[in-house]
Amino acid sequence: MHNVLDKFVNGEGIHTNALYAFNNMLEIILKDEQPTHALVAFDAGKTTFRTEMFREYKGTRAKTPPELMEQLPLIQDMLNYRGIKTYELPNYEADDIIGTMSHKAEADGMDVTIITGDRDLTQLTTDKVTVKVNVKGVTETESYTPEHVKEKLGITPNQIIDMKGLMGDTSDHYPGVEKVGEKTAIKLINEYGSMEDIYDHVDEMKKSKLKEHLIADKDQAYLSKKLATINLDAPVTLNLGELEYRGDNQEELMQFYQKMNFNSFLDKMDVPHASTAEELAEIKVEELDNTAVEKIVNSTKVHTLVVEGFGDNYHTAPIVGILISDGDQYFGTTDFSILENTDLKNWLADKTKEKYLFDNKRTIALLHRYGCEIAGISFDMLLVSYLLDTNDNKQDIGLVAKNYNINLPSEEEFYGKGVKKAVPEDETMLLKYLAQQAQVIDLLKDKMMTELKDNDQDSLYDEIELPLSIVLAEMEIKGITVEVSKLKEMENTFATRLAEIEKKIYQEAGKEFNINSPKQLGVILFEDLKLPVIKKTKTGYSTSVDVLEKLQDKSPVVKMVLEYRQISKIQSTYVVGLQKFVQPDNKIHTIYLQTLTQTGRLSSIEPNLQNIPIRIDEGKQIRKAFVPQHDDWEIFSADYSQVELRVLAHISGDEHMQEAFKENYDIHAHTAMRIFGLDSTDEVTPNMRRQAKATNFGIVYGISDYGLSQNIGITRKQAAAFIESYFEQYPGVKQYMDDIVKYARENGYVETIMHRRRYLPDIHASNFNVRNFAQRTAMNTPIQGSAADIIKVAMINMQKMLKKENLQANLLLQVHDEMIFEAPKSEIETLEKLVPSVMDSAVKLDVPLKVETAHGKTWYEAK
DNA sequence: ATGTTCACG
DNA sequence: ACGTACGTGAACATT
Repeated sequence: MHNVLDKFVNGEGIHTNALYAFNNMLEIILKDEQPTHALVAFDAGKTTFRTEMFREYKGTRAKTPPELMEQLPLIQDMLNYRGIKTYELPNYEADDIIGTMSHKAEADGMDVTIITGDRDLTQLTTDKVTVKVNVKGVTETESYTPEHVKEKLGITPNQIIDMKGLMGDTSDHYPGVEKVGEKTAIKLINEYGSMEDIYDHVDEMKKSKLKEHLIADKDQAYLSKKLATINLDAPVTLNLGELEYRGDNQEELMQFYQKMNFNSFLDKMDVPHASTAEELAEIKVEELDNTAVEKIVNSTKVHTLVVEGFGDNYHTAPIVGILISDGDQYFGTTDFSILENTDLKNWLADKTKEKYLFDNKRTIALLHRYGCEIAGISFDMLLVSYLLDTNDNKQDIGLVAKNYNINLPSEEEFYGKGVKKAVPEDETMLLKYLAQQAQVIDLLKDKMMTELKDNDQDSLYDEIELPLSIVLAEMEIKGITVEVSKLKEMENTFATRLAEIEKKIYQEAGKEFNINSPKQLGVILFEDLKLPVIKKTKTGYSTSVDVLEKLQDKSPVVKMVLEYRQISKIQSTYVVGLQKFVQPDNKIHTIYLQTLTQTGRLSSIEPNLQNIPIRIDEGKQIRKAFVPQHDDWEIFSADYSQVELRVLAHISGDEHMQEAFKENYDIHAHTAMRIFGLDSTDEVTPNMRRQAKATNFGIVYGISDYGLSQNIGITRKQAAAFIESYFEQYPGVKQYMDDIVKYARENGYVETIMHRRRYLPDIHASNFNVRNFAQRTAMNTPIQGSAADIIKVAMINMQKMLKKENLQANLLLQVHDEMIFEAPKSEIETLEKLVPSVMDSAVKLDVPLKVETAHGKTWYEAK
């Protein structure tokens, strides 16, 4: 299901890129316009009444490429399934059909919007007819109303044909009057009116070259005007009623999308149609009581387990139901006293009793709160669906099921949303839903596991993600201790400081306003104080740091605002924000999202413990509130030094970069030496090193000269020179960048060292920006993703090692390239050796991995 | 609900 | 010529 989208060739080898792009555009149009009637007109062929009039008409047009030709009938089919009328008329162009029908519609009192890539159609603009011309991409259009035409050209829409007649058209290949272009044509029209008016008065003009050309080319001009004129009365046999738009023909459209492998469009379709989506068989749910437990624990069959929590944070949310199925029978209950049954407890914790489920980590955490452990999980449908396609990162079994064309309600569909969200009163309804979940897990297990194997991702799943889900559950459950009193103390200090700055800002600005509102701040800075506008956002002036930093010498307010912003961020997000998450056990239990990021990294929510301040000291103080759970313990942290560059050195095979790491050089100084053409790192100045470091980062992100220039404040030319020099010095890196983009184009995805996959359909986009973005992603994802693979392996090995060595130390946090532990002081010495050895042996690369450690009484001191 | 800003790797 | 760094989450203002 996931493996064909790659090349924009469907299973039968038909190109589908134009079809895909067309449908994308159509989606946007339908959404924006909400039409009651719709029509898409096509050219019928090359010969029309215009070619009869003028043989050369459109004579120089390049031939339509064959891939596009083969897609035209598909586009017509698709439009048909989407409930949109298509039409072509021999001897006429699509323009004439559009003109004729829009004329008819207008006469009928309708408002008409014409969407086209061709500016010629703007002549059709009237008070009721708007012509939208695509300017770039698919989303941006220029809307032509009579006012806009006037503003842009200085003439009325129906004078456009006079203009075109006079100036001719090079792309349609018809001549006008010699030496007359847009400017002259408009001037003449404004002076005389129509072409006929011009020629009525041509004799009165004073002698000039222009007059001579007008007279000489009169016939041509009239012919060109005729060619340019869109026929409003073509023999179109359509009536308006036939154009009525009633929406998609769901069933046919779905089959069509399936045939074309348009999975993303399939995903977007409302609800799979009943007759094509697989309906789940009716299930009888029996009570999960002691008798049922006896049956389960004595069975040798694999069981599917559904433990349903209600609410998004499973560390606090209540369990609402439990269901266990062997595929034939479904046992469910909402009475949790069953979890006190020792046989059930033992069975759950027995790793020899194989189980399937959806979301292992959540299940472990939920059951933990009821004193149960679980083991023996072989299939976690959530993890597998994410590995198969990182875009399927919905944490919801109903949504995953829909990808596989199974009609299982999503959480939102079942429980409702917003204020209406509630557990159904009817217990059997709930249990039936849980049984359906079990059924779906059972139904899809083989299929999904086969896909995983086909993608060569089985060991990524068996050896990394599945064991990691257990490690993460343990980390979340353990939680990190926070001294709320410390946060309270900071809260007071910062509050005073904020009040002071606030007062000073109001004084300086001469009035009170909300400093946190970019809108109000913009007015103060750029209107009241008249500071120069450096950057604009969609909604107004940008007031972001880089803008304010450029303005800070111009007014004392700017500096104060910068300070205010910094402190208020720390105050609201961290000092105040974190306190809300401290549980009665004095700990914060974050939730790691294991199936969200496109690269394979983790993310952390409620709260996010992966972005606790460190770069500026006021913020870094927050870390003083993070402490070990016991007095004579310490926080111990270990981080990989430059993993991403080491990964790049490994996957690119670049000799110079590999050498730098093998010899344990200062990599940024080494890069500086190379790109600045120095003989030794001794000649590298701190500024050179800084620039080289930024260049190294840029390389990892999929470099662009502009991005680099912005980052280190140099010109784009200089940045381009850096990059060129970089690629000369590290040719292997250059080769990797070229190869990986090519790989993405050919396969539709890129991979990490452990075969984690990211699909990049945009690599084929016609839009420059979209395509470039996909290319940078292709370069970055294997690097960032492989680094994520590595630390995941290290975490699993680390947890094993702690148990094996009988250490009390706990792994608490992961922040992308570092692990944070708490441990008795007595174990620190052991950890200083053990942790780096486990981390640097997590995978074998062509370059060594380097690990740095630190420890102290708080997280602040462990750095 | 969306946009802006800013915290981290 | 195009208009940019890669990956996240949360607070706040505004719609």
